[in-house]
Amino acid sequence: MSQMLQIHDQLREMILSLDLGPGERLSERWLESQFEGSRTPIRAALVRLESEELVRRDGRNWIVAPIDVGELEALAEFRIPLETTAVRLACARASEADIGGVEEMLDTCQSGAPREEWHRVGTDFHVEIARLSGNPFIVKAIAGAMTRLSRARWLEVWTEPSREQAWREHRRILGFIKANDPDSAAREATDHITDTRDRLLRSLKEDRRGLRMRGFAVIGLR
Amino acid sequence: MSQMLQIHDQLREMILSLDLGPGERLSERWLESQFEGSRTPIRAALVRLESEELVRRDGRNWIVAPIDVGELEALAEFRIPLETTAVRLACARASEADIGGVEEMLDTCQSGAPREEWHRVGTDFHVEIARLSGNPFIVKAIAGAMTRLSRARWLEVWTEPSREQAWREHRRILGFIKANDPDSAAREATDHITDTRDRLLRSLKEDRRGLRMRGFAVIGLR
DNA sequence: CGGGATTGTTTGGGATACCAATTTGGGATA
DNA sequence: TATCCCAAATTGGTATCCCAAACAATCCCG
Repeated sequence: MSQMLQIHDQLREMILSLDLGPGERLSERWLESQFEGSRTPIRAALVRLESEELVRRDGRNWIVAPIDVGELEALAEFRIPLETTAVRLACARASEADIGGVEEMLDTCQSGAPREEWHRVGTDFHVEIARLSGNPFIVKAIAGAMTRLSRARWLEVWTEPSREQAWREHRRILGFIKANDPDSAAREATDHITDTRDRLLRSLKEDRRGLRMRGFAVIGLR
Repeated sequence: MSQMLQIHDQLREMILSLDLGPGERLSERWLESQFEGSRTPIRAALVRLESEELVRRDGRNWIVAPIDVGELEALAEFRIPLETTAVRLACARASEADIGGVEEMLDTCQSGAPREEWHRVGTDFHVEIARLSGNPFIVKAIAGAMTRLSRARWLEVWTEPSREQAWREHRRILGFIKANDPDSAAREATDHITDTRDRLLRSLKEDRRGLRMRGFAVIGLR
């Protein structure tokens, strides 16, 4: 794989895992020393990450994109029509085997699993459901939305009741797809998205001080 | 503005206007001479265009993204839930002035207007409606979808009846938004999207030979 | 005359050099 | 001591350089 893609993936991981704080400045020279590559591939990776809106320009400088809490409502509003469409199409198109694959993924999350696992599966579930729709545009849009939610979701998986609630909701959605009941699946999906939004907003309000203390830029919290 | 953005915008325009044929190879050295800049900003522009899926890698080479007719169905399927949501939200949120602005835009397209004008307005209408929804994610998704449709749409605006049909449908959608009738607006939007899809597929089938003759890569036509 | 190895050319990936602009730190001065 | 100003360092933007891989044309041998 090209060096640029390696740097892109590593940097992406550092940003999404909050190793690099939201709002933190990224100097090309610092990245150069971090990744032991020259500025050429680093700049390519930054341009790429900019298009995913994980980094952003601040004047001439690069910064890690801040977490914009104001986006959470709009994001839910965006996800609802897409994910309801996705589950309906999944009912019509997904094979038993496809659904089984997603079930297995959910099963890997036992109570004792590490937070990272819950976080990953919670994101991937939605992308995999989108994939069952067979529509690549829906997949891409959902994947992008989940990426934008990803960093805020660390707060959700922090508490056990919260993540197990989400897990149960995922199960129910999948159950209705399996039972070929598109209306119920769509209703569950809608409820899940609004529930998640509310859980996240509550967590963020509670944890805002903690985030600020860690130097994270969190904007748009009303 | 930075040179990279200038190159990006120019190249984007050349691709969308079909000055550069779909599937055409882009060598960095050729672009270097075209834009009289060095490879550094050119490569940044290419990385950026790649994320918009207007250029693509073909092995180590860059090519203009082919027109994938197979995408047209998936694109319509993707747009319907988003645009119905957009018009519903527009009914709830758009001001008289906002709606008036879109009306004016439609009015600029008189019968004698050049094809470029019809093409531009036909794209912008959908983006502007999305903007009335107040949801930036919907705007971006619709804008992306319209970009992907853009090149195929040159065929639609080619014939007068076709573009006037689309224009009437746009009028009707906007009328229902103005009348604050979300259900009818959503129904019109759905019909318009499926109609457009069918018109495009028909035009492409008829014109396929012509496109091939111009050396355009058009793939996925069933 | 045909096929395959070989060599020369072109390409993109990466590194580095240079420049202009911005930031910064320190020292002189009021 | 506070403030202002200038020099030096740092930064991102661009140009250029080098290299390895891909491709093509050519030449040699059967």
